[in-house]
Amino acid sequence: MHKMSFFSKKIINWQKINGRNNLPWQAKSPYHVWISEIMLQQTQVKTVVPYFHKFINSFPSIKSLAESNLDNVLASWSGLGYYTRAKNIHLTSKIIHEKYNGSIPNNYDQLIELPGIGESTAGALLSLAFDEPGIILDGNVKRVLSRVLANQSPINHSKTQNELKKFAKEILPKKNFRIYSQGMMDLGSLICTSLNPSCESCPIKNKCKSFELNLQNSIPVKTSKNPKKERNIKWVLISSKDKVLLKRNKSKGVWQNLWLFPEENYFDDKKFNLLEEKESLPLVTHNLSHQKLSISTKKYFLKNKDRLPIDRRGFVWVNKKESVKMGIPKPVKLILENHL
DNA sequence: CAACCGTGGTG
DNA sequence: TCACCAAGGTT
Repeated sequence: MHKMSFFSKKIINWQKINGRNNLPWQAKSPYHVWISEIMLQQTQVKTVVPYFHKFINSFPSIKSLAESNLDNVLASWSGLGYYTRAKNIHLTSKIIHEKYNGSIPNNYDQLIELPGIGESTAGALLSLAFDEPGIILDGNVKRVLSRVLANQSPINHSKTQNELKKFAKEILPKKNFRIYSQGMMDLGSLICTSLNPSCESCPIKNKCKSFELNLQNSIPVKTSKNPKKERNIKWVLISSKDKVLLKRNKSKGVWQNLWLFPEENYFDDKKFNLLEEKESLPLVTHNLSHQKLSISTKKYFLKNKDRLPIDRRGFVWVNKKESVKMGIPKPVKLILENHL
């Protein structure tokens, strides 16, 4: 097919000169590519880079990761968000270590079975880590493809995604899969941007239907989102000399498995009577992707921490300097840093 | 399958 | 200021 070679040739040639070829996880092992791909889900390169270095420094190999524990993995992930990704990375490292003798499998069916690896990431690993045919359908690529086709149906509908996937298969090259996949993402990130794309610099503008019809600013089409739910949280910061009290979050919702402050309703009057020197901290508002949190925190100081009866399994008294290095979400870190 | 799951940047 | 966006997967 004529159009087949047109797209892949243009993308590959463009990537070699204009693409991103000095990212910290490129030209390294499949392990590095895997960690970067998970971190980059719904997250920008600029945000990921320092976390990537920190993570690889803490866990230089799949073996070291598999032999570590979830608390240490979450400590390295703290602040990056979507913490289930960290849990799945840990789970998958164990599977790779035990079932695949420490090597990431290089076929789609085995990759897609691993926790945290879906269609797009499996395709990314095949192409970026192994230079084999694999299709990435991330936000960048979906935007490029929907614009090339001038596809005006909502991008989040499965019907649309299947149309894009079909087209992606048609234009996949016969070699240079790594450069091609990187090129598709680079094109989406650098040229075919969400807002005000640089169409004049685009290597495939001559075959882009959106460019021809001047539709690039209205494609891809997105359906409106639900309004954020508002939620109030009441935390209690209790410190004693050099230590602070944290509680493991075992609830189902956000920040699962992370360390938080205990909630106010955990304490009955009997326990509250043991607390001393109360102070109300300034209100913290924190926006998640789907919730708006209003966090009010009361601070207490205990002369003798052993006077407070707490469940030893769910709580921990930690050294204040160590507390900020644990697996904690952003607002907890903020409060610890400002008010401890 | 639509909702859920974080955070930082942007216009 | 705030809604939206960014290398998605799971349920």
